[in-house]
This record gives sequence, structure tokens and C-alpha cells, in this order.
Amino acid sequence: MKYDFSAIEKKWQDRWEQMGTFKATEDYSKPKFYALVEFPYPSGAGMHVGHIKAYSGLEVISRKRRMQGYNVLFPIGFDAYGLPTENYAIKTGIHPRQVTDMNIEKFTSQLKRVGFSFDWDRVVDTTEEGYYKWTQWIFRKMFDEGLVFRATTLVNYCPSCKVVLSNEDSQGGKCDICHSDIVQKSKDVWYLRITEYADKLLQGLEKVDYLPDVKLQQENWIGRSEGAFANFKLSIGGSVSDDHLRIYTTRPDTMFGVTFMVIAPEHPVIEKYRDKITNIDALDAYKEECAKKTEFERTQLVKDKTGVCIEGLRAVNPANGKEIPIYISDYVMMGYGTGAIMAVPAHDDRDYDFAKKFGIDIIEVIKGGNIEEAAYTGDGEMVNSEFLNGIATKKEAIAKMLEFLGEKGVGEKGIQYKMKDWAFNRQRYWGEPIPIVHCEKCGMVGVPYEELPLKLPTMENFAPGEGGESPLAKIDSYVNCKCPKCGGDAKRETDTMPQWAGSSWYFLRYCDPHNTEEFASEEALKYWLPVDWYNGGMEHVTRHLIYSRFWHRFLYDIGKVPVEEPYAKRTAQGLILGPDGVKMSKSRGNVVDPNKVVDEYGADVLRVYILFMGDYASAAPWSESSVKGCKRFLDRVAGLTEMAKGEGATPALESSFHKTIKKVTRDIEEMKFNTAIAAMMSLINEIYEVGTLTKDELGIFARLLCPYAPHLCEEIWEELGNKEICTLSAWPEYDEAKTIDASVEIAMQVCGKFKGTITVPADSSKDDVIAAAKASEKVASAIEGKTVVKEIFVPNKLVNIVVK
RNA sequence: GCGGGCGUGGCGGAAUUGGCAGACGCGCCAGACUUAGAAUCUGGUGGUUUCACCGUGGGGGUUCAAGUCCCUUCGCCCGCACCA
Repeated sequence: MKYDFSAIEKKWQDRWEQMGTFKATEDYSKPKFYALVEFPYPSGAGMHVGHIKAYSGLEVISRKRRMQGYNVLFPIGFDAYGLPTENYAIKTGIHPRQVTDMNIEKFTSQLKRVGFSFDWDRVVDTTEEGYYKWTQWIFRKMFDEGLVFRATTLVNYCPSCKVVLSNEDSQGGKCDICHSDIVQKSKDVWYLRITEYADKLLQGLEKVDYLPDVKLQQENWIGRSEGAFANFKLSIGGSVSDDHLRIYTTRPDTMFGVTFMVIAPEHPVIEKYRDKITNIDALDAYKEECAKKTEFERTQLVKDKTGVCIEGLRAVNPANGKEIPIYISDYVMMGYGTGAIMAVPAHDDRDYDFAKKFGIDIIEVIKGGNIEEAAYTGDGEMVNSEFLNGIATKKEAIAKMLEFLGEKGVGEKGIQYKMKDWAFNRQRYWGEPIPIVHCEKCGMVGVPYEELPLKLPTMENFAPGEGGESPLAKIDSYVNCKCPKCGGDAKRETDTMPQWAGSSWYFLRYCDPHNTEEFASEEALKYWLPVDWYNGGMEHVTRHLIYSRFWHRFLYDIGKVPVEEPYAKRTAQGLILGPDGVKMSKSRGNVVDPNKVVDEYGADVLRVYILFMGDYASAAPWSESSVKGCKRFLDRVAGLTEMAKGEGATPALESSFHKTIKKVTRDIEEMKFNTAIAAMMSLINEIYEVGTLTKDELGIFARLLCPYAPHLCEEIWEELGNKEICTLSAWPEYDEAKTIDASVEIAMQVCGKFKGTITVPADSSKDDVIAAAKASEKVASAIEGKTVVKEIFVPNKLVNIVVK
């Protein structure tokens, strides 16, 4: 067969489209398989080889599942709201709507060229009215349930993009979109109360099959810690008051070792007792200095503690009644715990550094370390701690201290999370309008459900305002409206939702994408959920994956989805690096264009190569010559059509075929695509060596390879005279008995040293094999004149004769 | 600093989990075909002082047997980062 890949690929892509081969059916009696890949952001640059890798894994698995008789849902869509499109639109003057449509068209044709088996009837576009209606609807439900609130706080702000960012969007102190430094700014912000779901998100992880790294990163991001709150009374101007400073600690057991307190520079207690503090100027100066520091500067100076002692204000340790100084320092954050800590220099590294620098007492309360040199954070016997003295375990000491604090009414057990509430509004144009109205009389009022979608108005000048206000604020007819509650004059919210909104529930819409009454029917959700297998990038683990689990769990709690967790299984693909071994980037000029590869070698080669290049989960550099190797492989596969004759099995190949079916079947499930392809390469080498195979065997080969190189395999399958297409044919079965060879090669060792191999019948007994080994020349000479101490036998593997 | 991962030929990577290290592919070498090249095919390809010995970052250990387990050390990558 002549392997004219462009003609073959076009032919089969057209045929699949005509036949609707990849449409998930509504036949709910069939077993289902819902495979999900992260839908792309349709950027102007078009598809990247990274996209292909991200989709190829579940592409192969989905194709195999179809052949195994499943009703497969393998959908695709476009996460199209967001800044890159908007910035491009501002630069070029083309409206974001138009930019988005162009990019979606480009992506669609590129994806189709690769032959992905997506169900194109279920495409979602997050910027479509029929879609974002439901994004707004879910937001409104959250608003109704009290999960949406507005607050003026210090937030992450990107001066370059002119938007407020969530914690997730500003990891490492850099803007997720433009990578410039984030500044802290006091702003009016809409929040989603994701912290209320912290425990549920944590517990949900126990029920799902996620890559261990994914699970761990989410756990760390949520950052649950158990500890205690305690109140330290304030001593103002020398006399103890009724007011107190509240702290959070994970080590209440060390409370007798507290020698000072530290509060964040922005802590409100400073304002409250401004006139009682005698060195307020010094405090103000310090606070100002801190505000100027960038995130980067702060992290660079981790070890070098700074701070100022507050004069005129002291605190009383509730454990022993001792008066201690209070410092302000930027190593305590206002955003975590209570913004105030009790400092135990003997048993905390940071407090230790601070105490050393400021010459504060260090009192050991746990034995085991040397506090002259460093803080001791381990376990040990309690000392200098009154009623805790002699206790040997941290757990016990904590319990006792909590009991004491409880009895005195000055403290109790507490739980804290690192995760913060989700800053949810963006002062930008290309996003879902937030469906809220501000009424002077009624406050914040949700736009009525029947008025959704609240449409994003079309406007010409959608650049963000210099003062950081949303572009929508410029449209008076949009802003001015009537209060849905009292009918009086009101103003519409002009901010939009962040990019992550639309992607937080898209997997639900795929189940029933054309529904106009609900985001998806109960029936469809019940059948398709949960997503059986979700594959995506590691970069989304503490962003999209957390957000979408939160939205889904909320919908579960209000009875709108039937399962607690949306994704039963989550895996991640590794990056494709440039040929130079470095991450691909435009500036480095090492980006590989998948279209060129398809032009030159064909989609099947691209697909096979991307899965063959290495472990699916690891990063691997692109290699043009290895692509050629895959082309050679497919050429050889095409060549089999000339060779195939007759029916049944070729005796010399039969066991190899069964072994290969077994290996490929199993490897696909573990995403070990590279070894599955290697096994098929080995088989083809063997076939060429033998020089013949039957048509039945070629059919098996075509079906095994079909998930990887579907176009070529369809062509071969058709040439073999099959009526049904290969994609919908049955996955080959293997016979375990036929995977076992009649004879096996056994390694012979003497004292663990390899001495050669012997061939014996499979499942030979220990005695037989050892006798045969001893009879071999190599072994015989090695053990001659020595005493056999031990004989080790691993069935069908090896013998090891230990001599003295 | 804390958490996780990794280190195997010239390169990408295998190794059914403690049992013949280097599957498969690339590259390279030789040969065939060709005026020549490309493509293709055949054979070879860890190293060395080749009847053998040495080899999975280094050192040590457990074991009949270690890439795999334990200790130690070096190097790289990723995540979080003063989280109380």
C-alpha cells in the first residue's frame, strides 16, 4: 500500500465527520466513559505541540474505550474570556468578539487536522450568551447562599494589567498573565467564600484517584493547620486593661516559653491605642518602609529580621501572668491567623532569629536541643512550664494547655487555612458581567434569574480606565438601572468575572450542551458524572482544579449535581521542551509548530511521536530525527499490506501477537504509551524477520495501533475488506495461555555472577533446572572442587548456585 | 528553609517492582542498491588491556542476588515560601 498520508488523513477525517463517529450517544443503557481534557484558551498563536500532547493521552484511551464498547464522551471547547484576547484587541483595534471567533476557527481546524476524536457537536464557548448565562446563574446561586461578599482589603494588584488578582493568580508574587511584580493595594473587592469549602475540598481528596503530586499540592495550597487561639491581655501605660491581643498558634504547649509578642505592621491595635503609644512615629516609619517593599525584596530578606518594639503597650502571658513586650515586624502577616503571634524563641526558628537580633530572653521549655545555638522544634520533656513539667509528648502537652486556656476562658482550639477567599472581580471588559445591582436602599441585589444572561454590552473603546475602573463604567445606559427589589434608581456592577469562572463548570455543560432550561439536565448529569478521567497540566492544580472542585461541590450542596467530586481520576502530562532542551518560548525561538509536522510527516506520525518520545508525565525535548523514526515505523506498517496473505495465525508469530496485545492493552491504561509503541515496533521487526503474516494478524495490528495512528489504520482495515470502520471495531483480545512460551531462557549464576543461559521447557522444576545448569560447561567449571552451600531457583527466571 | 521528584550509553528513554542492565527509537559505523546523494534494506553499536573484567552521580551497607531496599554525600528539577 502506498502511504500517501495527506490523502488518507483527509479521507478518513471527512468520513468520520459524515458518520458522526465520535458523537457520544444518549443511550444511557450502555456503560459510559467520560474523558476530559482541559479546553484551550484560543490564543492568536494557534495550537502548540503542548496542546497535542495534553490531548493525545486521553485521545488514545477514549479510542480504546470506544473499541471496548463504551459510550464515550470526549468533548472539547474554548475557554475564551480573558486578558490576552482583550490586550490583543486593544492593540489591533479588532473587537475581542471578532478576535475570539477567528481564533476559535483556527483552533478548530487545527484540532481536526490532527484527527482528535472529539465530539464536535458538544463544543462549548465560555463567551457565548447561552453558556455564560449559566456561569452567571451559578454565581447568583452562590450570592443567594451567602458565598459572595464584598470587602475593602489589601489585595494583590497587577499595575500592568490593571486588575485585582486572586491569591491563586499571583503565585510567587508575579502576575499570572504578564509576570510583572504584584503590588498590595487597598481595594473594594468581590470575594467568593472558598475558605468555607476548605475542609470539604480537603476531605474530597480522599475519595478520588489523583496523581499523588496533584493531591499533595492541593493539600499544601489549602494549608490546613490545627492549633489554638489565645488572648493576651494588654497592659496599657503600665496597668493591665480588659482589652486583649488575640493570637493563633500551632504550639500552645510552648506558652510558658513566650518572651515577647509580634504583630503585623498593619495590625489595628496600633491605631486603636495610637495616643497611648509613645514611639508612634517610629512605628509609622517602619510600617511605611514595609509597604514599599516588594514581595521579592521581602522574600530575599527572610533571615534578616527587622522590627520595632512598641512602647507604652505590653502584653500579659495568660499562662503565667508575666508581662512581655510587643513588637511590630513584617514577618508576621495580617492575612494569616490573627495578624499577631506569641513568640517562643527557644522553639521557633523565626522567633529565635528575632530574639537574637533584639536581645530578647530565650526560655527553654522543651528539652532535647541546644538553645544556645538554635531553636529546637522537636519533641521532648517539658520544663520551666509549671503544670506541664514532666510531660513528654507534644500531643499531651497541647491537650493540657488547651484545657487550661478553656477553664480560664482565654483561649480555645482553632483551625487555620493558608488558602484565602477568592478575589473574584476584574476591572476589565472581556469577561462575564457580574449580575449584581447596587441600590442605595436595598444594598447589593442580584439580577433576577429570568433576566440572565446579563449581556456584555458591545463597545468600541474597551481599554481599562487609568484610575482602575472597569470599561463598562463608561456606558451610562448599562450602569444606570432600576433596583430589582424596590424599583428605585440603582447602579449596575461594572466589573467582570475572572478568566477562571467559565472553566469552573464547563465539564458539566458538556453533558448537555444545548439545554436552554438548565445548565444540564439531571438525567444527563446522572449518567455522565463523574468525569472518569481528567488530564491536564500541573500548572492548574492550585488554580482551575481547586476552583472547579469548589464550584462543583457547591452545586452538589444545593442539590444540582449528583456526585460530590467532579473528577474521579486526574493525571498530568509533562512538557514538551524545545530541541535545545529548554522550555519552548517565542523569545528563544525554539517553538515547534505542529502544523508543519503534519504537513511534512502527517498527523499520525505527529501523534505517534508525541506519545513515543518519553514517559507521558515527564518533560522531554523535541527531536526532529526521532520524528523521522516514527515515520519509518508507519511506513513499515503500511508495507505490511503487501505481505499479508491468508487467514488464521502464523505459528512463528502467534505468541508474539498475544504478548503484544497484552502489553499494549495494559500499558495504555497506565499511560505508558511509549512502551506500548515500542512493543508494536518490536512486533513489526519480528514480522519483517519472519517475512509473512496473515490478514487476520494485520487486522489485529491495525486495531492495536488505531488509537495512535487512526488514519493509517482505517486505510489498512478497509483494504483488508472490512465493512465497519476500524475505529468502531472490537479491541483485540489475547489468550493468556498463548502468551506463555513453550520454553524459557534461564539465567545461570554462580555466587551471583552471571555464567550464561540455558533453554528449558516452561515451568520446569527446580531439580531439573539445577541439574541442567550444573551440566553446562560454564557452571560446571565454576563450581568444580567446591562445596555447594545454597541453590536458589526463581521459576522461569534464573538459578543461582552458591559455593564455598 | 520546608515539601515532592529525579540522576541509567553519544541522545530520548526501557527494566512485569530485588532476579540476564541498556527494550524501543535516534545517532553513529560497515555493507547492499545508486554515476552520486536522498530514501530504503542488511549487519554492528555501554566501556576496556575482550577466553575476562568493569559498568545505573559518589561513598558505605543489607542480600545468594541491588538501577531497584537502607544510611551517607554530591548535583539537578518542580512546588510552597517568614503560614505562627
